[in-house]
Amino acid sequence: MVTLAEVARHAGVSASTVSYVLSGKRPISDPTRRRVRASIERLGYQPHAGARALASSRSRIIALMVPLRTDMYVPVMLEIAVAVATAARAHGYDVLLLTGEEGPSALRRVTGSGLAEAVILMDVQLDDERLPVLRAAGPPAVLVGLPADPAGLNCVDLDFTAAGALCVEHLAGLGHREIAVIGEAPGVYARHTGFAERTLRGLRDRAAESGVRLLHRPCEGGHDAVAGVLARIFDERPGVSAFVVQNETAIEPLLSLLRRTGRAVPEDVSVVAVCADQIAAQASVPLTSVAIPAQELGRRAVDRLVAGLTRPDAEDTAGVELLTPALTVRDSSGPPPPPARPGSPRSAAPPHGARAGSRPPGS
Amino acid sequence: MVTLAEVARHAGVSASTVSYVLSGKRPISDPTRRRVRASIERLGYQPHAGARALASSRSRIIALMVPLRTDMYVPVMLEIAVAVATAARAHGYDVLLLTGEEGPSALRRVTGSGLAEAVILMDVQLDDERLPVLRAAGPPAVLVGLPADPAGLNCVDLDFTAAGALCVEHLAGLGHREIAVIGEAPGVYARHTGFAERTLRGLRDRAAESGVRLLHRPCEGGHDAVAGVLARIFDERPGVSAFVVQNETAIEPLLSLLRRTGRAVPEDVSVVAVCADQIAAQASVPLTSVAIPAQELGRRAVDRLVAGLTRPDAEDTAGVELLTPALTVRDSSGPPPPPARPGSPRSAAPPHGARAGSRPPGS
DNA sequence: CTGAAAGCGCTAACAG
DNA sequence: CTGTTAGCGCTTTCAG
Repeated sequence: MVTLAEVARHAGVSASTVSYVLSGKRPISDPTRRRVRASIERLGYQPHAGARALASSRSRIIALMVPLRTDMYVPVMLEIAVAVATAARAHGYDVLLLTGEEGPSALRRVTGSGLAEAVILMDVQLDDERLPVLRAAGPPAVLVGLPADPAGLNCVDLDFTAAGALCVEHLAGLGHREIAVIGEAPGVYARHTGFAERTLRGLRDRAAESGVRLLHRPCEGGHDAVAGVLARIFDERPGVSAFVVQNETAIEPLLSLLRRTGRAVPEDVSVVAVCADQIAAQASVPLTSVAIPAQELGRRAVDRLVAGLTRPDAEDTAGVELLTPALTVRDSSGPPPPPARPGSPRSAAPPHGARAGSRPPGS
Repeated sequence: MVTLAEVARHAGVSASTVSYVLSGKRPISDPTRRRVRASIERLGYQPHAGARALASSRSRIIALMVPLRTDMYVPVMLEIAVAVATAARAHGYDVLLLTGEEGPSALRRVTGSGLAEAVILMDVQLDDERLPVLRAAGPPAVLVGLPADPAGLNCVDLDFTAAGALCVEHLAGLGHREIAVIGEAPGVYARHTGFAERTLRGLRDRAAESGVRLLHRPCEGGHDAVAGVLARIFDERPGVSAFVVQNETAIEPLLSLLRRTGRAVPEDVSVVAVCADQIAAQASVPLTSVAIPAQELGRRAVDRLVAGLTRPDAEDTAGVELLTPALTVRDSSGPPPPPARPGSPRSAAPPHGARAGSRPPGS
C-alpha cells in the first residue's frame, strides 16, 4: 500500500506538506503542489480511511437507517436511500446502511465508535424509540419524517397535512361532497407512523372546512383486502363519489375493482393518490396525485446534515422543514356524476362479484 | 471519549489484555476477563472503528453497490440490500452503500482507501465495466448476477434460465402451445442485463423442446405501453393462450387489459410471472409465479464473501452459485380454452375502446 | 511557505 | 496467562 510518507519522499517534501496539499488547509506554493500532485498520481496514492478517521476524528461517513419492514412506500424508500448516497458523495461523505432492526443500539454503536459522524433516520414514528438517543447530546441527526415532538430535532418531510388538504381541496373544488380515504395498512397507523396520521388530519380538517363528508378506512395491500374495504365503503356511504388513496399496493386493485363494478374513472368516481409520481403516472388510469418527493427529501436531509456538520454553531441548520406538496392533475379526477335517481343505470350496477363483471355502460 | 487505555487502567490490567478480552485471540483468566468486562460496561467503552481499522487493516465494512437507475425490480433491490445489511451484521460487518453512478472508480476508492474490505455488486451486466477492477487482483467481491464471463469471479444469482424453462414447462404441461413473453423494458435488454437474457434463453430452449411457439416482446412499464404490446401480440399471434411476464410494472396493466378485452384469467388465458412473491400474491389475480428469492440472494452473497474473507485460501468459496427457482401455482394458470369456433361467445366479446385495439378472432 | 514531531486508539508481535 | 512496546497512516500543532 502506498502511504503518504512514500508520496512525500517521492516528491521530496515532508509528510505534512502532502497532507496540506490534500486538505488545502494551508497555502502551498504552486510548484510544490504540482510535484506532490504528480507523485500522488504517479504512485496511485490513496489516503487510508481509518488512519484519517483516527487522526482527525472525522470519518466522513453518514449512517442511514432504513426500515426493515417493507410494507409501504418501498420504491420511495429506495429512492430516498439512493438520493442520500448521491448527495452525500457530492459532499465527500459515504453512507453506511443500517436496518431498523437493530434500533437505537445501532445508532449508539456506529456513532460511539466513530464509524459514522452523523445519522439520517427514515420511517420515523410519532414516538420513535430512537429519539432519546438523539436528544441526549446524541450525534448530529436528521429525521426524514416528523415525530410527535420534534423539539430540538432536525427534521425534513413532506407536509403531509397540506398534502391531505390539497387532495380534499381539489376534489371539493370539482364538486365532490362525499369522499372516502383508503389508507395504509392498519399496522402503519397502529405504530403511529407520522405521515399517515398527518395526512389524515389534513384530509379531515379540510373536509370539515369545505363541508365535505369524509370516511377513512385503513387497508391492507392486495386485491382481496381492497375489495373488502371497498364493499364496506359503498355500503356505508353509497354517496361516495371520490377516493383518496394513500397506499401504493391498493391503487391498482382499487382501479380494477371500480372498473369491474361498473364505475368509470373519472366519470363516475374520482381517484386522487398520495404516492410516488412514477406510480401515479403509470397506473392503469393515470392518477391525479400528490407526489412524494423522494429525491428532494434525501437531498435536503443530507444538505442539512452537512450544513450542521460544517458549522455546528449555526442555528438555522436545525428545526423542522416541511416541503410543500404539489398536486398533479392527471386523468383520474373530474366532477362528480349527476345525482343518481331511482331506476338510473348506476344504481343497477352489479354488486361486484362476477369476476370479469358485465361491462360498464360507457358513461 | 473512553479509550482502551482508560479501560485498562480502570481494570488494573494492560491495554493488550483488554484488547484480547475483546478479540478473544488469546486465553484470558476468568477473573481478569470479568473485571475487564465490568470496566468496559461501567465506562461505556466503545472501540474506535478507525483506530481498529488502522491497526488491523481490517475495516469490517462491506461495500454494496446498488443500481442508480430504478427501472426494474425495485422492491427486490431494496429487499436484497436490506438482507445484505442484516446478514453482514450477523457476521460483525457493516455495509457501505454505493450507487452505481460512480461506477468502477467508486470500487477503487472505497477499496483502495481501506474503507471497505470487500464488495457486493448488484445489477450486474453481461459485460460489466466494473469487472476489470475485480479481476485484476481486486478486492474480494461477490456479484449478485451473472456476467457473460464469470471466470475467476464469485457470483450468486437465481438460475433464470431454469426459471424461464420452468414457466414454459408449467404452461406446456397444461396444454398451451403458443406463449407470449412480456419482458423488461427495451433498455434492460439493450444494456445486456444478464438475468433478462438468461430468462429468455430458458424460455426459448424449453419452448423449442416442447414444441411450443414463443413470442417475446420487451415492454416499457405502464398501462399504455402494455396496451400497445398486447395489441401487437394478439395481432401477430391470435392463437396465444398464455403469457409469461417478467416486468413488474407490466403485471397489473396486463391483467387489467385482459379483463377489459373480455379474456378471463385463467379460463381464457394463463399468466405466469417472474417476480417477487409478494407482488405475485397480491396481484388482482393471484399469479402463478417463479419467485425472485431476494433475501436468499442477499444472504448468500454475504455468506460467501465472509467465507472468503475468513479463509482466503479455501477454493470452494469462489465460483458461480445459481439458486434453483421454484414455481408457485396460484390462480392465474390453467389449461387453455378449447379451440374457439366461429360464432362462439368469446369472439363476440365487445371490442371495448380503441385502446386495446380491435379484438382478434379467437384462436 | 515548509518541516519536524507528537499523537489519534488500537493490534500484535515479542517477552516473560 | 499477562505486560511492554512498536507501529498502523494520517493530521495538526509548534517551529522556522
